[in-house]
Amino acid sequence: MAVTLKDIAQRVGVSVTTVSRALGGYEDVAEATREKVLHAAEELGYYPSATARQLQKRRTDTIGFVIPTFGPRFSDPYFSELLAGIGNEAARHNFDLLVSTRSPDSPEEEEAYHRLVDGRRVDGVLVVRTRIEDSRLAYLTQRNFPFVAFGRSQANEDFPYLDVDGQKGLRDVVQHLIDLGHERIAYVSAPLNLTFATHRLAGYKQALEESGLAYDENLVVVGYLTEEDGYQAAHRLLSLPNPPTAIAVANDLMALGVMRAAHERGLNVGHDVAITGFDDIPLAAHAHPPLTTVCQPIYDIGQRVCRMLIQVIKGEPVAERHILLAPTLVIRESSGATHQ
Amino acid sequence: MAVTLKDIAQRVGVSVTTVSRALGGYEDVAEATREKVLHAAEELGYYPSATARQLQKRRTDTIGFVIPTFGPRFSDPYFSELLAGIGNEAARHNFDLLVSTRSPDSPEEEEAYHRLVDGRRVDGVLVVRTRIEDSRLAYLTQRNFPFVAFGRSQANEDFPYLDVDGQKGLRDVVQHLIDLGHERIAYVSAPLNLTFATHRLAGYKQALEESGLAYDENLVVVGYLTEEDGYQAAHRLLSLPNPPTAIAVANDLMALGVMRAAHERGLNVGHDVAITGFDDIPLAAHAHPPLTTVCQPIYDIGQRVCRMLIQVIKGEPVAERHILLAPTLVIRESSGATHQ
DNA sequence: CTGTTAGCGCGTTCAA
DNA sequence: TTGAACGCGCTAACAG
Repeated sequence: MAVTLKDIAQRVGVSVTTVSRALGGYEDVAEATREKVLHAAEELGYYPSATARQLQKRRTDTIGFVIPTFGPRFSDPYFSELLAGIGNEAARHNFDLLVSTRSPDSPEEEEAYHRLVDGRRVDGVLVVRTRIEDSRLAYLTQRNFPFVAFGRSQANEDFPYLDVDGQKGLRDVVQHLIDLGHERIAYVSAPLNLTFATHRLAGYKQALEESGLAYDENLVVVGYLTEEDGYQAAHRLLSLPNPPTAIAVANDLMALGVMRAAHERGLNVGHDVAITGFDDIPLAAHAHPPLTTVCQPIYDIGQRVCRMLIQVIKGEPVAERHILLAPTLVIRESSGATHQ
Repeated sequence: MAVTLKDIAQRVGVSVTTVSRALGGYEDVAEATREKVLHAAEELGYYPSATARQLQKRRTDTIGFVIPTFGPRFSDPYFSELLAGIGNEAARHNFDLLVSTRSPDSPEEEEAYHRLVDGRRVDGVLVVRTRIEDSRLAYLTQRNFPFVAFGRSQANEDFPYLDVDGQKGLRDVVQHLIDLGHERIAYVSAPLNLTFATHRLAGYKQALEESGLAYDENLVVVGYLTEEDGYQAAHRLLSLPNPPTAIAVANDLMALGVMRAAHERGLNVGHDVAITGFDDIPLAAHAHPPLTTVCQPIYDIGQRVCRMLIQVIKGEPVAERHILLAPTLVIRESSGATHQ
């Protein structure tokens, strides 16, 4: 059995309350008793019960994080890094992290939120990969439960969020391709129910328009963010009668798949075809050839979002409720810049 | 404020106890009252407090998982997939998952375990990437706290674990290289304080010995499992006066780095130099060229380890306390098999 | 300075 | 069939 305040109280011969106070560092305790209590606690190996504290304080000091994944298996390096950022920041503030992985928009996902929120297992939740119609956001708002989102929603509702300006990111990278002389630029998009996907697509269109290039819907393909989907999208695009000379991709993982398809067709990436990604996951720099991409500092984002949430939970004023980060273009070889 | 049993009791005009029983599905409740209670609960949107239950039941229905990472940032696809396996299995059994990321063998890691175990935040923990001298194992054993390890320890102590036979895995893959005609086979090892690293190194040596090849310590380099470390290790090996014609690597992530270094030196992987990995992460099949590796089904392992832990927690008999899975060789192009 | 009382929300006696 | 009393472990308010 675990040792409790009661055990110490009996051992020392004082009340439980006194023990609690002595251990809690309150001033109104005789130095002598305090010493005895501390000593006994040490000796018995006392460690307070988190559960009991949670019940009494009506807080859990825990953050909930439901990772949206397509299919049960996933191994998007993106989420590992986000998780690390969130987790480390939470730890810095003495918060724990309760994690689940669920398919987006599934009954299981909904249940997971109920479990966390209604069950009062956590003090706040982090929502990532926001959707155009996002039941999670609606639910949390209606429940008036503390949360912070990484990503915006359709209507610019008033919940705290941090997002990366995907439109600018894609505009920049497509402009880069245009600068390199490309005129047939394809785009592998993410599913358009994801808000970030619509922003990035808008950036793609914007760049074309700014340069007076026509938008050709045959050059836009949607994939579910996996390497495999990128691979298949690329094969479709490269089989067109008039194939693109450049392919911008909505995320790095799919871009790796696009590169693989290009290789398979005997194309020299960066030469015969330009390819770009989005995210700048660690592997991007290590791809073959290194991937030109748009950098969003995922680890830092995890930290910042977590910090914002803790502020919300504690009722502290949040410096900025709506943060829009400007991503940066990272030019490597896959776009062929070095060959120009 | 959240609605509690008390609220329902007042609404219906019965005692809290009766409400508790009605909701708990006990038989000794008048059908009429049950209906009224259920109705009120529905109407008020009652959801039991997890914390209160935990305190009363003296269980948390939560599993702890401290991910060991080198440096705060990490994005090993390996852990994403392991996490997914663990998390989904936990959810199936109505368990939550409390996750932290800590540097192995650091004070922070130790503190994380204290927090989980001594603070009784979880009912059991999962230990992964076991070490030769593993303070976590010692601590948990001494505390007599439920845990299951993915990996063995030095002395075959009697805690429940699941492991993959890394010695066999490396023996097989090196044998494969030997079969292809290689005689100078280098090895990029993991840090040797990790038990799996010693097993794999043993497999490497075993294969050499079985074929009468000499073990050359200059051909063995240690890396910390990252892509970057693989990259550097490869450059060192390929700069040797008499460089290896094949490089076996302790994990896929480093193998990707090794491949990158080889490319950088203008070597045709699978032709000029053979390279193999270990893990079979999803990216392995999608590397360029596809990576010959040793497959350990990480997602399934996560599931199984989690299932074992839940059995231990529930005091159910664990079918097999010590599981050793045989990994399988996956031959792709990076080893050059297709060119032979 | 210290103990008593009270309560966080729930489940489990034991009587009635 | 129902309720009162009690305890899980801890902290807070109030006396003394």
